[in-house]
Order: sequence, then structure tokens, then C-alpha cells
Amino acid sequence: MRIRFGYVSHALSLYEATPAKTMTFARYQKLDPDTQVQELERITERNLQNTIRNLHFNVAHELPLYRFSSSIAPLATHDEVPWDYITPFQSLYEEIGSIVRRHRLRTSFHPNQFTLFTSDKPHVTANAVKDLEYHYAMLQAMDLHEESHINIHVGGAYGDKEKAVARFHENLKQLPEPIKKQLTLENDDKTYTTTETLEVCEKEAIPMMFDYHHYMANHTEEESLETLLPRFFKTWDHMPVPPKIHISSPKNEKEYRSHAGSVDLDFIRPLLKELKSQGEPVDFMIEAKDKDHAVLKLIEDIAGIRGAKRVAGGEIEY
DNA sequence: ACGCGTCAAGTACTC
DNA sequence: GAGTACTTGACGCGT
Repeated sequence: MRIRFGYVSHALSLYEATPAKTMTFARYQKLDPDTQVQELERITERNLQNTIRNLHFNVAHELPLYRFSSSIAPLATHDEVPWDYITPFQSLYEEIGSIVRRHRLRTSFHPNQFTLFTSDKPHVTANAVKDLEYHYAMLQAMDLHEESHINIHVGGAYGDKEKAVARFHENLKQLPEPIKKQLTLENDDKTYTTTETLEVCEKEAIPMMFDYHHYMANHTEEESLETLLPRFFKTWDHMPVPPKIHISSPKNEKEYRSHAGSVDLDFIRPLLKELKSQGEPVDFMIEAKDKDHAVLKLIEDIAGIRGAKRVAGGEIEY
């Protein structure tokens, strides 16, 4: 089995490299109207430049996976802040796309928890569509809109999961088809278990994003890795990329669902064992507080397991 | 330099 | 119905 690795948005080793510098609406309103858009543009340009710096970090460390920040363009989907977050930065978006293609990186977006399709309130669904259109527009500007995935959760339960899932399928029709093609759906740590998420994925032909930490926090006795993983793999059949798994470990017993700074090798051992027996290549997106530090450490830890061998900076054969 | 409250958005829970 | 927690990083403000 081959495992490739990556981290979320910001390599902390780099000096002042956040790709998520932001501006709140409250702050925006306090600005002189003449400088409002100028300020948004200044922040966005910096976020795109920092995205490029982070991609160079990936290339130098041979880490094939990278998740773009969702906060590249502040207030991009805010009703009262209509501004063009694409055209002024076209060449920066293109540069990002060309780095990604040249080095065969695998990139993605992960919009926040407000982007969901289970709500019974029409404006919530409308906002979800708008938010996904924002992410997709950036991918288009990078010319990565046919390869990069946008990952979201199923959503809320509202006291009746069956009805909520029915609404998910209904509301999802409002999402333009090209955007829907780039979606992945992730099992969450409180509401939708892996099986429930798989059912939605299978119905919609959407690949599933398996989060192992969420699985550990939210699964039933019937849900064994042994039975779930083949079904999870199947949602990625006919995809040009391997199934992707989110990896993190609990902060502590009491705050089990919170992410720890690094990834505890013992916590993910059962997953590694099961993946090894499946034998298929997989990609690991590491979601630890220490970001790049945690990835590089985990790679060394896994490479230290008997039978495992590092074949690149961010790639292990096991 | 450092700590603390705030932030556009939603849901779940308590009262 | 109103209020708070959840949860993330970044930011502005007060000290």
C-alpha cells in the first residue's frame, strides 16, 4: 500500500505565511468607503501569494496533498459586499494552478460547517450554493475545477435524520452540476456516521471523505473498519485519484473530539493495519494543530514501522 | 509583548 | 423565543 501525505492550508514553519488573513464585516463597515475594496484586495493578494509560498513548501518537502484555505478572499459571499475577488488576481490564480499541475499536487477545499444542504430554511441552502460557487470560481481561475475536490459535511439532523437526508437530496438539486461533480462528503463526529454518509454518497455518486477521528468519535457497533473501508473505497472507483482519509487524534480523553497538536501513531494503528490488508493506495490529509510539523513527524513515525519504507519526502510504501 | 473579546454565516441544547 | 456552546484562526484593542 502506498500512502501520500499533506496538511491544511498553512505550513507553520514558514514566516508569516497565513493564506487566511481576513476582515470581518464589522471592521469593513468602519472603513472609509473609498478604501474598503482596496483593503479587501490587499488582503486577498497577500493570501494568494502566501498560498503560493505554502505550495512551494509542499514541493520542497515532496508533500503531494494541500488543502487551500477557504478564507482567501474575505467577505466574498457577503450580500452587502459585492466585489470582484477573481479578475484582479487572475495571474496569481493561474500561477497557483500551474504549480499544482507541474508538480502533480492534489489540492482541495473544505468550506466550513455553515455550508450544508439539510436545512429546511431556503436561505441556508441558497447561502450554501453561493459559498460553493465562490470556491468553484477560484478553482476555475486556477483551472483546477475539474480535478480539485470541495469537501463538505451532510449537515444537521433537526431531530429527524431521515427527513433531513431527504431534504439534502432535494436541496442539492439547486447546486449546478459542474460544482456537484467536485463534491466529496465527510462523516462527522456527532451526527452522520460513516454508514449514513456512505448511503448519501452512493445515492448521489459522490466520493466519500473518510475521517478516522470522526469515525472513532461517532460509530455504532455494526460499523467495523473491515466492512466500512471496502464500501468507502468503492465510492472512489473510476476516480483518477486514490481515496482520501482525514487523519487526526484526540486532544485528550475529556476533549475527545478536539484535535491534538500531533497525530498519535497508536491511535491510527488499527486503521493502518486494516488499510494494509486492503492493499490499495490512499492519501492522508493530516488535520493536526501543529500542521506541517505534525505531518513530517507522523511520516517518520509510520516509516519506522516494520515493513514500511519512505519512498519520498511525503510518501510511504507499507 | 501578551491576553482577551469579537467575528457573516448554523445547529443543538437549555430554559 | 432567547441565550449559550460548539469551534477556528485571525484581529483589534487594552494593558
